[in-house]
Amino acid sequence: MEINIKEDLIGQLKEKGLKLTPQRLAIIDVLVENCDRHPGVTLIFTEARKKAKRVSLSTVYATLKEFSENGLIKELEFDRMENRYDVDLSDHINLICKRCGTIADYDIPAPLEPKDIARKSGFVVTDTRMELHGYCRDCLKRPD
Amino acid sequence: MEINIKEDLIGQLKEKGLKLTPQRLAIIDVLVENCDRHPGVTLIFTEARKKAKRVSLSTVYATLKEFSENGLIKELEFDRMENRYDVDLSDHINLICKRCGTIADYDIPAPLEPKDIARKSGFVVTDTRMELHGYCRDCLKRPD
DNA sequence: TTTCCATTTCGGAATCATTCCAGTTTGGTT
DNA sequence: AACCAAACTGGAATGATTCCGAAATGGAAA
Repeated sequence: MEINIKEDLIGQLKEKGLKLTPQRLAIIDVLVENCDRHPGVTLIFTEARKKAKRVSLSTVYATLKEFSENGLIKELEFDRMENRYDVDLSDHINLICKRCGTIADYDIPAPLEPKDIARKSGFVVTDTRMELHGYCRDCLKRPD
Repeated sequence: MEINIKEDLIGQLKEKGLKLTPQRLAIIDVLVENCDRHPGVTLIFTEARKKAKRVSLSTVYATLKEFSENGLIKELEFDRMENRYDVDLSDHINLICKRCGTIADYDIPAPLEPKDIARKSGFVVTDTRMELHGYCRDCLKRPD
Protein backbone atom coordinates (compact mmCIF):
# COMPACT_ATOMS: atom_id res chain seq x y z
CA MET A 1 0.00 0.00 0.00
CA GLU A 2 2.65 2.49 1.05
CA ILE A 3 4.72 1.34 -1.90
CA ASN A 4 1.88 2.25 -4.21
CA ILE A 5 1.53 5.72 -2.76
CA LYS A 6 5.25 6.27 -3.09
CA GLU A 7 5.44 5.01 -6.67
CA ASP A 8 2.40 7.07 -7.51
CA LEU A 9 3.98 10.24 -6.12
CA ILE A 10 7.19 9.62 -8.06
CA GLY A 11 5.17 8.94 -11.19
CA GLN A 12 3.26 12.20 -10.82
CA LEU A 13 6.52 14.01 -10.22
CA LYS A 14 7.84 12.94 -13.59
CA GLU A 15 4.51 13.59 -15.28
CA LYS A 16 4.66 17.18 -14.16
CA GLY A 17 8.22 17.49 -15.48
CA LEU A 18 9.69 17.83 -12.01
CA LYS A 19 13.12 16.40 -11.30
CA LEU A 20 13.68 13.52 -8.94
CA THR A 21 16.39 14.56 -6.52
CA PRO A 22 17.66 12.73 -3.45
CA GLN A 23 16.14 15.47 -1.30
CA ARG A 24 12.73 15.01 -2.88
CA LEU A 25 12.98 11.27 -2.58
CA ALA A 26 13.73 11.58 1.12
CA ILE A 27 10.80 13.95 1.62
CA ILE A 28 8.47 11.60 -0.24
CA ASP A 29 9.61 8.73 1.97
CA VAL A 30 8.86 10.73 5.10
CA LEU A 31 5.47 11.77 3.78
CA VAL A 32 4.53 8.19 2.95
CA GLU A 33 5.82 6.73 6.19
CA ASN A 34 3.88 9.31 8.19
CA CYS A 35 0.88 9.53 5.91
CA ASP A 36 -1.65 9.16 8.72
CA ARG A 37 0.07 11.66 10.97
CA HIS A 38 -0.37 14.87 8.97
CA PRO A 39 3.30 15.74 9.47
CA GLY A 40 4.54 19.33 9.75
CA VAL A 41 7.65 20.90 8.24
CA THR A 42 9.81 20.33 11.32
CA LEU A 43 9.09 16.62 11.45
CA ILE A 44 9.58 16.24 7.72
CA PHE A 45 12.84 18.18 7.89
CA THR A 46 14.22 16.17 10.80
CA GLU A 47 13.29 12.81 9.32
CA ALA A 48 14.45 13.71 5.84
CA ARG A 49 17.88 14.58 7.22
CA LYS A 50 18.26 11.00 8.40
CA LYS A 51 17.61 9.72 4.90
CA ALA A 52 19.49 12.14 2.67
CA LYS A 53 22.92 13.51 3.48
CA ARG A 54 22.10 17.06 2.55
CA VAL A 55 18.69 18.65 2.97
CA SER A 56 18.09 22.23 3.97
CA LEU A 57 15.02 23.70 5.59
CA SER A 58 14.54 26.00 2.60
CA THR A 59 14.41 22.99 0.34
CA VAL A 60 11.81 21.27 2.48
CA TYR A 61 9.64 24.36 2.34
CA ALA A 62 10.14 24.78 -1.40
CA THR A 63 9.50 21.12 -2.10
CA LEU A 64 6.33 20.88 -0.06
CA LYS A 65 5.06 24.03 -1.73
CA GLU A 66 5.89 22.66 -5.16
CA PHE A 67 4.23 19.34 -4.38
CA SER A 68 1.02 20.88 -3.11
CA GLU A 69 0.84 23.36 -5.97
CA ASN A 70 1.07 20.42 -8.34
CA GLY A 71 -1.60 18.50 -6.52
CA LEU A 72 0.66 15.72 -5.23
CA ILE A 73 -0.17 16.47 -1.63
CA LYS A 74 -2.60 18.61 0.32
CA GLU A 75 -1.43 21.52 2.42
CA LEU A 76 -3.31 22.22 5.64
CA GLU A 77 -2.59 25.77 6.68
CA PHE A 78 -2.81 26.86 10.27
CA ASP A 79 -2.51 30.04 12.17
CA ARG A 80 0.43 30.34 14.55
CA MET A 81 1.20 26.69 13.99
CA GLU A 82 3.21 24.84 11.39
CA ASN A 83 1.39 23.82 8.27
CA ARG A 84 0.62 20.14 8.02
CA TYR A 85 0.77 17.98 4.93
CA ASP A 86 -1.52 15.21 3.83
CA VAL A 87 -1.00 12.57 1.17
CA ASP A 88 -4.71 11.77 1.28
CA LEU A 89 -6.27 14.10 -1.28
CA SER A 90 -9.87 13.03 -0.75
CA ASP A 91 -12.29 15.50 0.79
CA HIS A 92 -12.63 14.70 4.43
CA ILE A 93 -13.11 16.46 7.70
CA ASN A 94 -10.19 17.14 10.02
CA LEU A 95 -10.70 16.64 13.71
CA ILE A 96 -8.10 18.84 15.36
CA CYS A 97 -7.34 18.38 19.04
CA LYS A 98 -6.84 21.67 20.86
CA ARG A 99 -4.65 20.04 23.41
CA CYS A 100 -2.25 17.66 21.71
CA GLY A 101 -2.59 18.98 18.17
CA THR A 102 -3.36 15.60 16.69
CA ILE A 103 -5.26 15.75 13.45
CA ALA A 104 -7.56 12.83 12.74
CA ASP A 105 -9.60 12.27 9.63
CA TYR A 106 -13.34 11.85 9.68
CA ASP A 107 -14.54 10.19 6.55
CA ILE A 108 -18.12 11.23 6.15
CA PRO A 109 -18.53 12.76 2.72
CA ALA A 110 -19.52 16.38 3.08
CA PRO A 111 -23.16 16.69 2.10
CA LEU A 112 -22.53 20.06 0.49
CA GLU A 113 -23.04 20.22 -3.21
CA PRO A 114 -20.65 22.67 -4.87
CA LYS A 115 -23.24 23.07 -7.61
CA ASP A 116 -25.87 24.23 -5.16
CA ILE A 117 -23.48 26.73 -3.68
CA ALA A 118 -22.49 28.06 -7.10
CA ARG A 119 -26.10 28.42 -8.14
CA LYS A 120 -27.16 30.22 -4.99
CA SER A 121 -24.13 32.42 -4.36
CA GLY A 122 -22.21 32.54 -7.64
CA PHE A 123 -19.16 31.28 -5.80
CA VAL A 124 -17.08 28.63 -7.52
CA VAL A 125 -15.53 26.24 -5.03
CA THR A 126 -12.04 24.94 -5.74
CA ASP A 127 -11.02 23.75 -2.29
CA THR A 128 -12.95 22.46 0.63
CA ARG A 129 -11.75 22.67 4.16
CA MET A 130 -13.72 21.48 7.11
CA GLU A 131 -12.26 21.59 10.56
CA LEU A 132 -13.83 20.55 13.78
CA HIS A 133 -11.83 21.74 16.74
CA GLY A 134 -12.17 20.15 20.12
CA TYR A 135 -10.68 17.37 22.20
CA CYS A 136 -9.68 13.90 21.10
CA ARG A 137 -10.56 10.73 22.94
CA ASP A 138 -7.12 10.36 24.50
CA CYS A 139 -6.96 13.90 25.84
CA LEU A 140 -10.43 13.57 27.30
CA LYS A 141 -9.34 10.50 29.28
CA ARG A 142 -6.21 12.09 30.63
CA PRO A 143 -6.72 14.25 33.73
CA ASP A 144 -5.65 17.93 33.84
CA MET B 1 -30.13 46.51 14.37
CA GLU B 2 -26.55 47.68 14.59
CA ILE B 3 -27.47 49.51 17.75
CA ASN B 4 -28.66 46.25 19.26
CA ILE B 5 -25.45 44.44 18.41
CA LYS B 6 -23.43 47.25 19.93
CA GLU B 7 -25.48 47.45 23.10
CA ASP B 8 -25.36 43.71 23.36
CA LEU B 9 -21.57 43.67 23.10
CA ILE B 10 -21.23 46.35 25.74
CA GLY B 11 -23.66 44.44 27.95
CA GLN B 12 -21.65 41.25 27.65
CA LEU B 13 -18.47 43.21 28.37
CA LYS B 14 -19.83 44.28 31.75
CA GLU B 15 -21.26 40.87 32.46
CA LYS B 16 -17.82 39.36 32.08
CA GLY B 17 -16.37 41.97 34.42
CA LEU B 18 -14.39 43.65 31.66
CA LYS B 19 -13.84 47.37 31.75
CA LEU B 20 -15.32 49.72 29.22
CA THR B 21 -12.51 51.88 27.91
CA PRO B 22 -12.56 54.42 25.07
CA GLN B 23 -10.28 52.07 23.09
CA ARG B 24 -12.67 49.17 23.48
CA LEU B 25 -15.61 51.36 22.61
CA ALA B 26 -13.90 52.43 19.41
CA ILE B 27 -13.07 48.85 18.49
CA ILE B 28 -16.64 47.76 19.14
CA ASP B 29 -17.88 50.56 16.90
CA VAL B 30 -15.60 49.45 14.09
CA LEU B 31 -16.63 45.81 14.51
CA VAL B 32 -20.31 46.70 14.38
CA GLU B 33 -19.99 49.09 11.44
CA ASN B 34 -18.09 46.47 9.47
CA CYS B 35 -19.95 43.46 10.75
CA ASP B 36 -20.54 41.97 7.32
CA ARG B 37 -16.98 42.52 6.15
CA HIS B 38 -15.05 40.18 8.46
CA PRO B 39 -12.53 42.93 9.23
CA GLY B 40 -8.88 42.21 9.99
CA VAL B 41 -6.62 43.80 12.58
CA THR B 42 -5.22 46.44 10.22
CA LEU B 43 -8.63 47.73 9.23
CA ILE B 44 -9.84 47.71 12.81
CA PHE B 45 -6.71 49.52 13.97
CA THR B 46 -6.91 52.18 11.26
CA GLU B 47 -10.60 52.86 11.78
CA ALA B 48 -10.37 52.79 15.57
CA ARG B 49 -7.70 55.49 15.43
CA LYS B 50 -10.18 57.81 13.79
CA LYS B 51 -12.60 57.33 16.67
CA ALA B 52 -10.39 57.31 19.75
CA LYS B 53 -7.47 59.66 20.28
CA ARG B 54 -5.10 56.99 21.52
CA VAL B 55 -5.19 53.36 20.41
CA SER B 56 -2.14 51.21 19.93
CA LEU B 57 -1.78 48.15 17.75
CA SER B 58 -0.95 46.07 20.81
CA THR B 59 -4.23 47.10 22.36
CA VAL B 60 -6.19 46.15 19.28
CA TYR B 61 -4.59 42.71 19.32
CA ALA B 62 -5.14 42.27 23.05
CA THR B 63 -8.71 43.47 22.86
CA LEU B 64 -9.72 41.26 19.96
CA LYS B 65 -8.14 38.30 21.71
CA GLU B 66 -9.94 39.12 24.95
CA PHE B 67 -13.25 39.54 23.14
CA SER B 68 -13.00 36.26 21.27
CA GLU B 69 -11.85 34.37 24.35
CA ASN B 70 -14.94 35.65 26.12
CA GLY B 71 -17.19 34.68 23.26
CA LEU B 72 -18.14 38.22 22.25
CA ILE B 73 -16.80 37.74 18.74
CA LYS B 74 -15.50 34.94 16.58
CA GLU B 75 -11.90 34.82 15.47
CA LEU B 76 -11.17 33.40 12.03
CA GLU B 77 -7.53 32.39 11.89
CA PHE B 78 -5.62 32.28 8.66
CA ASP B 79 -2.23 31.25 7.51
CA ARG B 80 0.00 33.99 6.16
CA MET B 81 -2.90 36.38 6.31
CA GLU B 82 -4.33 38.56 9.01
CA ASN B 83 -6.94 37.00 11.22
CA ARG B 84 -10.44 38.18 10.58
CA TYR B 85 -13.14 38.89 13.13
CA ASP B 86 -16.82 38.17 12.98
CA VAL B 87 -19.62 39.49 15.16
CA ASP B 88 -21.91 36.77 13.83
CA LEU B 89 -21.41 33.86 16.19
CA SER B 90 -23.74 31.44 14.44
CA ASP B 91 -22.28 28.40 12.73
CA HIS B 92 -22.02 29.14 9.06
CA ILE B 93 -19.76 28.41 6.15
CA ASN B 94 -17.21 30.93 4.96
CA LEU B 95 -16.77 31.39 1.25
CA ILE B 96 -13.26 32.76 0.83
CA CYS B 97 -12.21 34.26 -2.49
CA LYS B 98 -8.67 33.31 -3.46
CA ARG B 99 -8.33 36.45 -5.49
CA CYS B 100 -9.78 39.38 -3.60
CA GLY B 101 -9.83 37.80 -0.15
CA THR B 102 -13.47 38.62 0.42
CA ILE B 103 -15.16 36.38 2.95
CA ALA B 104 -18.84 35.80 2.43
CA ASP B 105 -21.17 33.83 4.64
CA TYR B 106 -23.18 30.90 3.43
CA ASP B 107 -26.03 30.20 5.76
CA ILE B 108 -26.84 26.58 5.24
CA PRO B 109 -26.75 24.85 8.59
CA ALA B 110 -24.02 22.24 8.59
CA PRO B 111 -25.68 18.83 8.47
CA LEU B 112 -23.05 17.38 10.77
CA GLU B 113 -24.24 16.21 14.12
CA PRO B 114 -21.59 16.71 16.81
CA LYS B 115 -23.23 13.84 18.67
CA ASP B 116 -22.67 11.46 15.78
CA ILE B 117 -19.05 12.48 15.54
CA ALA B 118 -18.51 12.04 19.26
CA ARG B 119 -20.13 8.63 19.23
CA LYS B 120 -18.14 7.37 16.28
CA SER B 121 -14.75 8.92 16.97
CA GLY B 122 -14.77 9.89 20.62
CA PHE B 123 -13.92 13.44 19.60
CA VAL B 124 -15.74 16.25 21.38
CA VAL B 125 -16.32 19.20 19.09
CA THR B 126 -16.08 22.69 20.56
CA ASP B 127 -15.61 24.75 17.44
CA THR B 128 -16.71 24.28 13.89
CA ARG B 129 -14.95 25.81 10.95
CA MET B 130 -15.98 25.26 7.41
CA GLU B 131 -14.22 27.02 4.61
CA LEU B 132 -14.85 26.77 0.95
CA HIS B 133 -12.06 28.36 -1.05
CA GLY B 134 -12.58 29.45 -4.62
CA TYR B 135 -13.64 32.48 -6.60
CA CYS B 136 -16.43 34.89 -5.88
CA ARG B 137 -18.95 36.08 -8.43
CA ASP B 138 -17.25 39.42 -8.96
CA CYS B 139 -13.80 37.99 -9.55
CA LEU B 140 -15.19 35.46 -12.01
CA LYS B 141 -16.70 38.27 -14.09
CA ARG B 142 -13.56 40.34 -14.17
CA PRO B 143 -11.05 39.31 -16.84
CA ASP B 144 -7.42 38.36 -16.03
C1' DT C 1 29.65 10.00 -22.24
C1' DT C 2 30.05 14.51 -22.21
C1' DT C 3 27.91 18.96 -22.56
C1' DC C 4 24.70 22.06 -21.09
C1' DC C 5 21.05 24.68 -18.92
C1' DA C 6 16.81 25.03 -16.60
C1' DT C 7 15.71 23.42 -12.32
C1' DT C 8 16.87 22.64 -7.72
C1' DT C 9 19.37 23.40 -3.58
C1' DC C 10 21.65 26.14 -0.10
C1' DG C 11 21.99 29.13 3.99
C1' DG C 12 21.43 33.42 5.57
C1' DA C 13 18.79 37.56 5.56
C1' DA C 14 14.19 39.54 5.29
C1' DT C 15 9.22 39.49 6.15
C1' DC C 16 5.21 39.97 8.73
C1' DA C 17 1.46 38.83 11.86
C1' DT C 18 1.41 38.20 16.45
C1' DT C 19 3.07 38.00 21.28
C1' DC C 20 5.76 39.48 25.06
C1' DC C 21 7.49 42.78 28.33
C1' DA C 22 8.04 46.37 31.73
C1' DG C 23 6.52 50.63 32.83
C1' DT C 24 2.48 53.89 32.89
C1' DT C 25 -2.33 55.01 32.93
C1' DT C 26 -7.06 54.47 34.25
C1' DG C 27 -12.00 52.54 35.09
C1' DG C 28 -14.89 52.01 38.57
C1' DT C 29 -15.37 50.25 43.30
C1' DT C 30 -14.82 51.46 48.27
C1' DA D 1 -10.69 61.21 47.02
C1' DA D 2 -7.92 57.00 47.25
C1' DC D 3 -6.85 52.73 45.51
C1' DC D 4 -5.66 48.67 42.71
C1' DA D 5 -6.50 45.27 39.40
C1' DA D 6 -7.16 45.69 34.76
C1' DA D 7 -5.95 47.94 30.59
C1' DC D 8 -2.82 50.60 27.63
C1' DT D 9 1.63 51.63 25.38
C1' DG D 10 5.47 51.06 22.09
C1' DG D 11 9.35 48.75 21.26
C1' DA D 12 11.62 44.42 21.25
C1' DA D 13 11.16 39.43 20.51
C1' DT D 14 9.17 35.44 18.27
C1' DG D 15 8.57 32.02 14.83
C1' DA D 16 6.85 30.21 10.58
C1' DT D 17 7.60 31.27 6.05
C1' DT D 18 9.60 33.54 1.95
C1' DC D 19 13.16 35.71 -0.57
C1' DC D 20 17.78 36.10 -2.42
C1' DG D 21 21.94 35.35 -5.19
C1' DA D 22 25.16 31.97 -5.81
C1' DA D 23 26.49 27.10 -6.32
C1' DA D 24 25.14 22.36 -7.51
C1' DT D 25 22.85 18.94 -10.34
C1' DG D 26 19.18 16.01 -12.96
C1' DG D 27 18.45 14.41 -17.19
C1' DA D 28 17.77 15.63 -22.16
C1' DA D 29 20.33 16.41 -26.21
C1' DA D 30 24.52 16.05 -28.87
